[in-house]
Amino acid sequence: MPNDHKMADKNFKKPDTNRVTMADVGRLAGVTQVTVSRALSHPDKVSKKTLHSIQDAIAATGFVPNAVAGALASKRSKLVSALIPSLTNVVYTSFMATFSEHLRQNGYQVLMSETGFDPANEDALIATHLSRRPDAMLLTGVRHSDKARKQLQGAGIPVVEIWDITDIPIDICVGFNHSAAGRAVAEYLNAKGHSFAATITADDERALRRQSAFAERFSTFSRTTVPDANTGGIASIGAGREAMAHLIDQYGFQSGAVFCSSDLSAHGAIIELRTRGLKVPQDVAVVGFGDQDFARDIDPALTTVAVDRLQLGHLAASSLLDRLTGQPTKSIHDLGFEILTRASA
Amino acid sequence: MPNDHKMADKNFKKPDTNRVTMADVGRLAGVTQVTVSRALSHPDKVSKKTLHSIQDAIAATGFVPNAVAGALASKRSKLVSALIPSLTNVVYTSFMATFSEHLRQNGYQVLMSETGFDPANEDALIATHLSRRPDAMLLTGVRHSDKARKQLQGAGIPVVEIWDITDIPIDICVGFNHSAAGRAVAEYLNAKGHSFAATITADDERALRRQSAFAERFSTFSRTTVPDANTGGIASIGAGREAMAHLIDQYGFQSGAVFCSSDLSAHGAIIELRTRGLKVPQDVAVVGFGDQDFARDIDPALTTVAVDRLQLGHLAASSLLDRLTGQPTKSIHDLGFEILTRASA
DNA sequence: CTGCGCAATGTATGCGCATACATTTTCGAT
DNA sequence: ATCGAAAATGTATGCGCATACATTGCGCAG
Repeated sequence: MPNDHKMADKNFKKPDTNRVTMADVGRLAGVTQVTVSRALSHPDKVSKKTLHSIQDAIAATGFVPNAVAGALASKRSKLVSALIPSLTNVVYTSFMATFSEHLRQNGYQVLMSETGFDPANEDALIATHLSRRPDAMLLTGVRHSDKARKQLQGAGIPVVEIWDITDIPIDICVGFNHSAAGRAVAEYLNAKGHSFAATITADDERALRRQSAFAERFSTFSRTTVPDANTGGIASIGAGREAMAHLIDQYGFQSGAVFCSSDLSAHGAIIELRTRGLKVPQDVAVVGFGDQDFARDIDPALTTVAVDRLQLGHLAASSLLDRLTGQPTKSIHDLGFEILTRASA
Repeated sequence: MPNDHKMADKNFKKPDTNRVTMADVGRLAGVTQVTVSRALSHPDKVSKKTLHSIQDAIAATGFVPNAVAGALASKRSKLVSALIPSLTNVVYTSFMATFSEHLRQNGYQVLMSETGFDPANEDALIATHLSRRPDAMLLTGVRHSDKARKQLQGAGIPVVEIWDITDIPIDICVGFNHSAAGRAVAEYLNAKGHSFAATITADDERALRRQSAFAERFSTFSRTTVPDANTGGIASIGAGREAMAHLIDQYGFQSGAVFCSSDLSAHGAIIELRTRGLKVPQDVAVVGFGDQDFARDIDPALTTVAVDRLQLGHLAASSLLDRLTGQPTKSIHDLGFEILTRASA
């Protein structure tokens, strides 16, 4: 085993790359390419004896099947492509972990890209992804351009949209009603006796929908308007602190309740409040969104809106798999949500 | 058992899927397939006029190139596969965001999977990924099984290993010396006058290396041993709290310094300490690792070890691209690290 | 022992594109 | 107007595999 990891500055993968093919394996095992193919995909269709010699030949040659050729021939790529807004947001990645795992157990790989919450970017990515001929596709949200819908329709593959629901999904959607969630939080805080409320919201279409539903409903209880501090791009602890500071400094917000579009910004809001000597929840109550893992671990523990993300991942994966195996599937899955009462509100 | 190929009515992608091909586009534009191919990959080799009619035909048909066929024919997949330990850990995903973006701008897509810190899983994933014939591969860490190394060697593609360095990379490595980081923190805390220290460490090979280097060095300053609380699997705020509680309850740790393997567990440790009425850093100083975005935003702001993750992402991507274009590239990149002094230690 | 059925394997073919090479067209210089 | 080179396009081929179909071998009922 010499360490010749030198690899000179020659170009890769053009002329040579002595790749082993099924034909090579077959030659060594004394059978033809097609028998090797069968040995791999339908082992029961091959005699014990040849199966063995093929396996030996595979081990001896280090053969790795060429899925590209397989996909071209079979028209099934065993790829599922997924577009999520952000790779760095745990809300999406934890979903992806479940989703990928479920699909992987069924022989699929997931090709994932982040759209950065940008619809134009999404359109471009859809085209790129479709060129790989995925067997199915996952999109985040239910707002997509006409172009996107057309492309997807033309591809003729199952599509699942997550994190939101609509009456007219492209194919399948799995999520919940964001407006309803916003209203539910408004009712919750009203029931707790709050008469002043503010919101901290990120620039995310779904978050904005929750916020506006919240504000609308809350203002029917209290005659005051509901100020909003937009955190701009993506929610984070830092953005939450800044937004909370803004609410305090600009609106004199010192008591009442704050509904944040993310547990992260809620956490930041709490830190800012405590740093300024305000008590949570006595002075200001804070409600987050997402029930991220840390929500129960911070001080005070965070009251938040929970969605069953495990279920979301499973449903998204299994409804795609149902489609792929030709089984009937519901096309709209409403997961609902739940307000988890903890110490912060 | 026999003939079951009668897929249900709504089955996808078997017989039909009237996909448009380059030949179809060509027919409509009055040229042959090869001219369409050229129009897409070498537009300058095609006359203005035909280029135009081809573009029209593409628009009219909604043609989406089949990258699978392209890859098979050209032996270049324009895919880079990446294996990271965890999809939900921002440390890795923020790297991936940079890395992917850089590659995407050069026409590559990234196929990403998580290994879950499990070497056996990594081996299996390498094989699966290689079957897609990626043009390059990214691995996390520098410890890989012989089988993995052999497979990669056989694939004949550029490989970059990140987050760590070694004298004998498979091909390229970009990272820093974890033992040196551990020692540096020990020296930092010693210089601050601490004579007691503990560690909170996750089950991650690199974290363990930092921890043991820290403990070894610190014990040369103070004759006491350095207790460690292992958080088990993956670092989180909750795990950090538990670990800190363990240190306090089991070791009576009430003063000194704690070196955590992640900013997350450090954050958890701080919460636990404050909940118990202990002051940070007066009673217990806390040092994190990773300089995650929230490190500066929590209270007290977290002293931590920073690595230039942006640089890491860029270097990993660009050294692969250099290899792919046949340019000479350094094979070992030591990024170093920096201790960011903030309020917590 | 014949013949039928099924198991085991082989033959032929093409998926959609890139690429080497061949052919035609264009056009400037003469 | 003529020739030749470059530009523009076409022809031929195969990447490595899956799949329909053809063929062989073999056991067993009759």
